[in-house]
Amino acid sequence: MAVRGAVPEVIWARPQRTGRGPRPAYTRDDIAAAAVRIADAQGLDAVSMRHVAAELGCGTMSLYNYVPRKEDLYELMVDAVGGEHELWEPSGDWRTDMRRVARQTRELMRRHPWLPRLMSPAYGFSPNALRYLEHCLACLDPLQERYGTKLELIAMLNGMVTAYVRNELDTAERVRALPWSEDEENAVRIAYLGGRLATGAYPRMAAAFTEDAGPIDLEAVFERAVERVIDAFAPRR
Amino acid sequence: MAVRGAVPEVIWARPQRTGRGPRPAYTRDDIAAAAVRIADAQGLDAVSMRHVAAELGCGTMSLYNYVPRKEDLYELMVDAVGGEHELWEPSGDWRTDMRRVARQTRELMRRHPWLPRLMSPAYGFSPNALRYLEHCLACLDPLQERYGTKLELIAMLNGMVTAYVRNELDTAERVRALPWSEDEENAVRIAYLGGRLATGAYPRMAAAFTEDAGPIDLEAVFERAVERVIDAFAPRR
DNA sequence: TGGCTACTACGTACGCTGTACTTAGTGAAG
DNA sequence: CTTCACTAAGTACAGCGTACGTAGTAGCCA
Repeated sequence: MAVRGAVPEVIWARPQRTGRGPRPAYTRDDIAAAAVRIADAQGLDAVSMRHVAAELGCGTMSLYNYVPRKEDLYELMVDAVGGEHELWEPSGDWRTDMRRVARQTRELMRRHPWLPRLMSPAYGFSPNALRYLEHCLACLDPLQERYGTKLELIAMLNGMVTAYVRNELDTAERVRALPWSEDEENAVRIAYLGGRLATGAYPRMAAAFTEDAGPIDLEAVFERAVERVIDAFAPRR
Repeated sequence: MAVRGAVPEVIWARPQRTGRGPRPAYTRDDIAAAAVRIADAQGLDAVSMRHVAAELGCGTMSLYNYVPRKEDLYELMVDAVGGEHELWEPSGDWRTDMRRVARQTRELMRRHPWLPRLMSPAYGFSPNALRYLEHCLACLDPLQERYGTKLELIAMLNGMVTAYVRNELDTAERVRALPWSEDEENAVRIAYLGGRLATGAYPRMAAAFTEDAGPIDLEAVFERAVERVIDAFAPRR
């Protein structure tokens, strides 16, 4: 009988193999990869202990030998895709490097649309998160500021990118469980909005929507936002 | 037998009362208020259809007469607390007004710690969200920019505040279900981090953490971030 | 006024979830 | 060779969202 003590625990501090007993059938990476596969293909809500176990080909409860709580499975997932960050030799121009960081993070989140929802400061110290943070700090070496300010810059850029991508993807992810498409959902919401604006109660909103008749260039909006964050820490003269 | 068609629907377009049949026992506001009470007191995960119904004092399935899906209950909640936004006569100085908007949004989220998790662009057109957006645009009347730019400013400020408060509250909210406290959780994570940094593999991270020995002033960090966003749209010379 | 019918209320039931607990079997250490 | 920490996995339970069916109510029209 294994009494699981009610003691907080960092999954990364837990040894993968203790030496005694049969060799574990899977590694932590196997499990994380299986969960990521499911989340990518079927959405985050499809990531249940039963599904992940089935994907691995083992019994549901066997997973708990590797991962004490489902929460920890999420942490494994976030760290696993964090490993996809490609790190480079800092160019010497921190602005260029920060732009690259932002774009890469955005691409990562578009590859794994469930990632923004799972991002948590509690996962900030996982192995790959540390690797990534250290790399960002290395890119910021040319910036003459305190480390505290550099961390604020990283946090703000990350927060902005996360918020942006979340807004980009949220409806698509939410709508997965629903019996209609994202386009249908949006059409109904836009139609409703049109009705509200037509009442004249929101003159500036109405003006804003007639101003931008054409489709907005999301790419340009993103690039502008990145540039603004960077400028906020070293304004052009 | 009521066949519920699989047609997307905006809850706000659905009439509260159709005239026929018995008068509904509750209003949409009653339901939203009950859900908000539960979320405030016991966390978002305690907001189940059964709990909300019990809080109202009706049968579980009766809720579905008011709210076609649980998703829509969330939308009601977000709109309800959005009504707590206190709107004022624009001061004429948009920077001052934007600071006030940011602080107020932060306070709102601290009153309702589940709000950041529920924020979705899909809820952006609810009655109180429209009211709030129009007010922000009114505050930005003195700013000589296109509406598109103003909306980008609002989105960036909102996104930043949301990300900031989420980081502030996330662990506290996550830890609710767990059998230990936020402080215990943090202590374990910090201890683990210390061990990792001591390996020397992350020299800049280590330097950053020795630099800021004292406790960081979260208030000041928040104010700085707000100022940076504002400056990003109208840099001081 | 009486009936029709749209509506409200709500109990039952199903398939799903996370996970506590239990038992059986394995293999390295003493 | 025994011991025992470990892995693997089944069973069971409480809780979830919600499809469906039924009973009763009240406004409308004949």
